Amino acid sequence: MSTLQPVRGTRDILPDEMRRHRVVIDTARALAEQYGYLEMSTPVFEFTEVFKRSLGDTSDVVTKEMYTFSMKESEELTLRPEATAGIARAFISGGLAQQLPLKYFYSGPMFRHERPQKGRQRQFHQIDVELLGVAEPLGDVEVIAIGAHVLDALGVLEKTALELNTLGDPESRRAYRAALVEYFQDHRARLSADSLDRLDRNPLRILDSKNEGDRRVIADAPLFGDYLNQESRDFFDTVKTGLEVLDIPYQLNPRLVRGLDYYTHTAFEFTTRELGAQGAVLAGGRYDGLIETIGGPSTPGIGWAAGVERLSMLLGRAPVAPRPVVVVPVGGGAEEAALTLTQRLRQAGLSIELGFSGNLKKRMKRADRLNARAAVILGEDELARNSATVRDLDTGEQELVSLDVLSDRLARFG
RNA sequence: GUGGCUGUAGCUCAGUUGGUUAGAGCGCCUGGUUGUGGUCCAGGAGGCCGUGGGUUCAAAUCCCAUCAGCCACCCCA
Repeated sequence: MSTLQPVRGTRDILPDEMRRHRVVIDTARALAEQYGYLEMSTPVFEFTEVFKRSLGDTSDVVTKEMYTFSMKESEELTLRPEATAGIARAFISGGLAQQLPLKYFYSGPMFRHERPQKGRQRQFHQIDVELLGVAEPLGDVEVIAIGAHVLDALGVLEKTALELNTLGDPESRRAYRAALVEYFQDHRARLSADSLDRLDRNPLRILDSKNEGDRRVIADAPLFGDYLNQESRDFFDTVKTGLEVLDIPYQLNPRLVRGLDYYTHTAFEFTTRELGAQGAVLAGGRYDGLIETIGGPSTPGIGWAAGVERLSMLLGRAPVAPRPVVVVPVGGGAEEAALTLTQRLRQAGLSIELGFSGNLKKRMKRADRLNARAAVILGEDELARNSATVRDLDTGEQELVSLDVLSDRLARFG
């Protein structure tokens, strides 16, 4: 191991892995566009305030996981830990409220200073879908449907389960939160240290604790369902019905919660058991209060984010590199002819490799290692006849082909 | 951030109670072919045993620290 290591929690993505990433991103982008979600991009860093206000001052991400730096005393900046905040900010900065609804697709690197594990790096990549300006539950259904469609297209849907919950509207939520806090206050003595901490910062999260003692207390805690008003119930019913109509199976998980106040109604997560503790693969929900919270006009929104690394780990077989055709000159006299031929074939749209050195045997060997589909051998004999020998590297068959029809002949190899 | 496991060639791993020149498979290079790859055969290169310190006559092996990966918690995609 060299001492010249990449920074902890970061890694280089070499071509084999990059192809996996690309399959994930390209598949998601293409499907999102099919649903009308257009790709956009925001800066990798923002004023720290953007994340503080959108993620909440007390969230773990903000309190201990952000890469924050300052260039001048007036500029405190942060590498984005997630995408939604930047998109919401762009929505406000650009005065985009006039054009609702807006549908966006996004992909790019995110940064969180967490303790690294498999499927959890400090620089990681997400794909992201956001729907702004739609308050109706059909929006939730569409957004979840895209998620399911992407997972299906990637062949990983059957490795996941969709968990679904509702957080109700602000009124329901406030009532439930108050009841929960009151209940847990009465049972402080039986709660774990972690949960006591959550009680102040993010009481709903206690519901998701894995601690055994906590679980016993939680068993008798008030249920969200009892605090949902009629409107919230109707909203959730419509979402569920929509999913059923689309044959998207889900399981209700009352412990699936989001801590911050601007989250409303639908919360969902596609989870897997194949990635250990990093089970969440694609997750999102409705955030009707977010844009107002960070200073924009009250605008409903819903979206999800998915981890590219996690999805690429679930991908069954790795996509193979494209198979080129290799041009092989024989002897120094053929070098120039090979060079011009290579360029001509490339301009005709073919994937061509031209080795930079070596004799015939070496070049053939290299062609094999490139998983080349065919070799175009160009020597004195061939040149004398204005032709090239085309060798099919899968079958070993070869034939003499006139240079005039060479690109057509090679096109057969796809 | 807390607790734990691990760290030997490019990769996957052996390495006996601390004891001479640290091994294997795969991969890589060369040759067996002067114009033909994959298979086969022969040969070869490549390791400050993660890093730094300590114990010892002697450390890949024991101890400490540090860095990194992994597992669980936390949190989350």
